[in-house]
Amino acid sequence: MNARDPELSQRKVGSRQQIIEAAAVCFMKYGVEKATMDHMARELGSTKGRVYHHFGSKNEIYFAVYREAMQFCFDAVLPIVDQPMPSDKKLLEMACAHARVMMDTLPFQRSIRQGVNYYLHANETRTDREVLTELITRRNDYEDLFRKVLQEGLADGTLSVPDVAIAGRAILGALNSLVDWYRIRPEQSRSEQMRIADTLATTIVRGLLA
Amino acid sequence: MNARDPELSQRKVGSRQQIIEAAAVCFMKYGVEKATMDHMARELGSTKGRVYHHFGSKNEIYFAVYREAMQFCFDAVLPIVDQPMPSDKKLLEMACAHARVMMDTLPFQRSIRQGVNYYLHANETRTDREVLTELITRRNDYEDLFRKVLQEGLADGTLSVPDVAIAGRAILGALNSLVDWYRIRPEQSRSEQMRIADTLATTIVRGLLA
DNA sequence: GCAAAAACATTCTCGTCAGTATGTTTCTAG
DNA sequence: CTAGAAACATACTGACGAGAATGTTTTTGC
Repeated sequence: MNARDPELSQRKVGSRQQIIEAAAVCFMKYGVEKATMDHMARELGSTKGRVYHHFGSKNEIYFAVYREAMQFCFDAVLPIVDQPMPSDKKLLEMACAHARVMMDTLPFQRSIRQGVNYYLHANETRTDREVLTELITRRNDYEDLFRKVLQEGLADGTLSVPDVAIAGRAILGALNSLVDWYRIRPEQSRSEQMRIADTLATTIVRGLLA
Repeated sequence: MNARDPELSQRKVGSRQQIIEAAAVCFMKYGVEKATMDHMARELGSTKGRVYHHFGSKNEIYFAVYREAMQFCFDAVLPIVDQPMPSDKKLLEMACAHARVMMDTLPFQRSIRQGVNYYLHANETRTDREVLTELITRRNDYEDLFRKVLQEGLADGTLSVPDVAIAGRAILGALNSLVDWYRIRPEQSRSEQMRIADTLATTIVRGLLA
């Protein structure tokens, strides 16, 4: 029966997924470079053989983590983009959503934040370079979502910035900084966590002036 | 004659300084981890022996780069802090100054931005940990300058934020992001460069609303 | 102009880690 | 029940880089 086929691939996909998550945790714990294949195996309660069965190289794992990190972002923000809403309101919603994703998927986001610089220089194989530029393109597409809303805001008069590109960098820079300074605290309730995300987003959009 | 004494130390200090600058460039070019001692030597047109004559380890060099990066920031921003000025105006000035430093000392700032994560985990020797925490403290003191002005602004009514700590993170996150996306373009005039810094600072302080 | 010390160059060692090769177990199809 | 393939484990290798050891030149105090 080929009804078991999906179960097989389910097992396979599940194992892959486990590896990706363990890798993200290790990238966060030890830093992208210092994280070794054995670290990941240990995190899995397993061995390197398992990892190399599913992935050809450390780079390949990193790319998978990157891809998923971006997916988290798109999944959270895209639904908001499509809603009819004044641009200022929409931007704020998007910023909140983005901030929340940063917190919820911290290991992934931390990984890609560290790794980009690393992988930009001296990446050996051609395919690695290609995959990387594809991922960077994807990230750029994501950032364009914010720039587009800024542009809309200029048009409908709800937003006002001297330079859309720079404003986009500013808002994403501030939101992404969460990844650097936010620490998960077990005693912190989820609502408290969300309050931090929302406060950050609001502060950026609103500005600091009285 | 001890009139030559300063010249002697001048030579020594000069050589050290050269090494630090070369290291910063290498950290930026190759990434903090991938940058090797031989890279630095090559950048200097010299050899590893020279580097190890002045520094005990790669860590020690990184710490020197870090220290200097912070010094650049303090030198630019401290003079503004002492000036009598409404807080909103002062904050804007500080933000501009900070942004400009980011651009002017890019290799240094890029180095410390990458390295912090790296050096946080698994730093072997006791002294390394101590130096690192000292540097982090110093960075915190620097960030406090911004938080203090925010606090002042709340008091004198020129600024308005829901949470000073978060607002501080936001503003510095946005400004520091410059290090990630700003690329030095030879054809770009200095005034054009400064315009970018000032636009970024203004956008953050002003906010995005119309 | 001469010790001796500082500044730099060259060579080697030793640990670490990505990747491989090869073994062992666990599924699954017929 | 069994062949064979997929999923993992274990042991090994090869490369690379930090730091030490050792050699050579330059500087400086007397």
